[in-house]
Amino acid sequence: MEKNITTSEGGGDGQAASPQGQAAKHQSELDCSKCEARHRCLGEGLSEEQLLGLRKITRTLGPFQPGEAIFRVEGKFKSLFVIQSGAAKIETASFEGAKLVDGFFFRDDLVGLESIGAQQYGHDAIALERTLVCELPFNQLESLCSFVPRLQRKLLIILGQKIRYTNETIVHGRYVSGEKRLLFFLQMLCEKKIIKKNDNTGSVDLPMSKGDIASYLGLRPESLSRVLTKLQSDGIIRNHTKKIEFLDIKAILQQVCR
Amino acid sequence: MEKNITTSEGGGDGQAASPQGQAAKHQSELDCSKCEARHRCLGEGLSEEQLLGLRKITRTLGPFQPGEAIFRVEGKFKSLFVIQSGAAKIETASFEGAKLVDGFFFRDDLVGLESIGAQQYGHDAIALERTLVCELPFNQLESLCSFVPRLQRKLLIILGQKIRYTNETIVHGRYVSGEKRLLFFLQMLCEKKIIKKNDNTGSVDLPMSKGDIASYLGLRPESLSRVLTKLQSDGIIRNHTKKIEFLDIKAILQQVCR
DNA sequence: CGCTTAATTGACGCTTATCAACTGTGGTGG
DNA sequence: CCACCACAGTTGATAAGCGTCAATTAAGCG
Repeated sequence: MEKNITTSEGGGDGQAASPQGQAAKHQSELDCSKCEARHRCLGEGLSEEQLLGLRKITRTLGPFQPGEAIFRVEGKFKSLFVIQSGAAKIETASFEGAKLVDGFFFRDDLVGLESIGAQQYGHDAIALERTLVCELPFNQLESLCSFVPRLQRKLLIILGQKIRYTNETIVHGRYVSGEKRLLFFLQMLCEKKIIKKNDNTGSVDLPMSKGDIASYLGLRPESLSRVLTKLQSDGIIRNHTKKIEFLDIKAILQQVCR
Repeated sequence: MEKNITTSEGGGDGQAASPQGQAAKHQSELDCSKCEARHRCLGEGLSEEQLLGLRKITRTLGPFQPGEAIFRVEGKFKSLFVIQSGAAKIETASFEGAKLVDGFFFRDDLVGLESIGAQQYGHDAIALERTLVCELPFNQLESLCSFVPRLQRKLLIILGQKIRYTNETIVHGRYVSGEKRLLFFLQMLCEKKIIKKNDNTGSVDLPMSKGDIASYLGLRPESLSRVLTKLQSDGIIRNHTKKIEFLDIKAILQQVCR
């Protein structure tokens, strides 16, 4: 009604594109029809025809290299981004100027929801590894939502889930020890990232630094390090630079739930 | 498309209504056309005709007395509620069984956003004073959003704002002292509640208990009490049971911003 | 007017931050 | 290929902030 939702040429963005001009380089590699995320991302439950409408407004961007920005805090808010492959974080400067990590995003996750209704993005979105994203221009997505009730519902559900997740982890996390916050985080990582598990053991490759994890959990790097050391001496995990081994997954799940 | 948005008889809720059966008692008192919140709540920017559509799906509930539940954590998620007058809080039981206050709501605020996409409400919503609310059945609201793009946009914006507000207060609040968290909270109260201010002084009547404030700020009641005592001895506030006087509003604003 | 609960105050201890030193790691250039 | 550097990560010592426990005072309610 307010907007047409025809083309995907997008008209002059110039901020979300990779600095090296690599935007859409892998277009064919990951269009919606082949994307294995199409049943989990916004397109879940849509008919083929409706998926086509969604595909028309999207385009693939990337690959973004580790440390490269998908968008920056100064940029005008225009689009949401689905992580097709790879991982990203969002971070802001605190009052004192230190960088605070406000979220991690993995395959199928939507980045940019935090800025809906704002003029500008409120965070830097930084790729943590080689990352491909699917850009969803927000105005066009809104228009499409008006025509496709399932899509509107899905977007609202995702927003509600995000609010709940923050509440359960960060808000309620204020009342639990750093150790349990970490265990909760590791549990989440296990669900998100494919973890090679043999029997009761496994491991996760960490795309982010320990410092990022500490910031996200509301801890100092030193404190997180101490927690990791303790869990290792307890025989629950084995701590590496870019990887954490789980020696007793059941123990982790038990610790978290009480 | 999926639902009709005609009547407002709502078909058997039986959970949100006041126990005393006082639902809609003040219907005439606060229908949308007279409601002074109609330009600030979801109806902002809507034409008279569109407002009529919104009014058709809503009804006023209450008054809820202090301590009375607008909805409870077991209840099936069906509706959002706009606070027409009064105030409310949402709270959950933590792991240990203690009640945690996750939010306060004042005039024009939407309660229930936290449960969008869930089967059941995730909180108890409790009135803090004599409170009237406007019920928005969510399915009907969704349908209406499909027909009224401005309404869809408004709902999305409100969700985005809620995410940002939580991030700025709770998430970033983990890195600041209890004293500053309180000052930030008082500043917010000043903006929400009408504060009688003479020159550089003023006061807020607190609809919630000190214990509720402490919980919301992530503090123990004892710790909050100490902060209040300190601020009083610093000459910034005067602390009463149900009221806080501001002796130096500028000092509060200054303290918060660094 | 007595009861129940909220709020305050004090003493003490624990979790985590802070400061500092050291170690490991990855990247760069000779 | 190795030496060097920059920085992430770890470890230790210390302290600040807040939680916990206990006792007291104040406030709301029948």
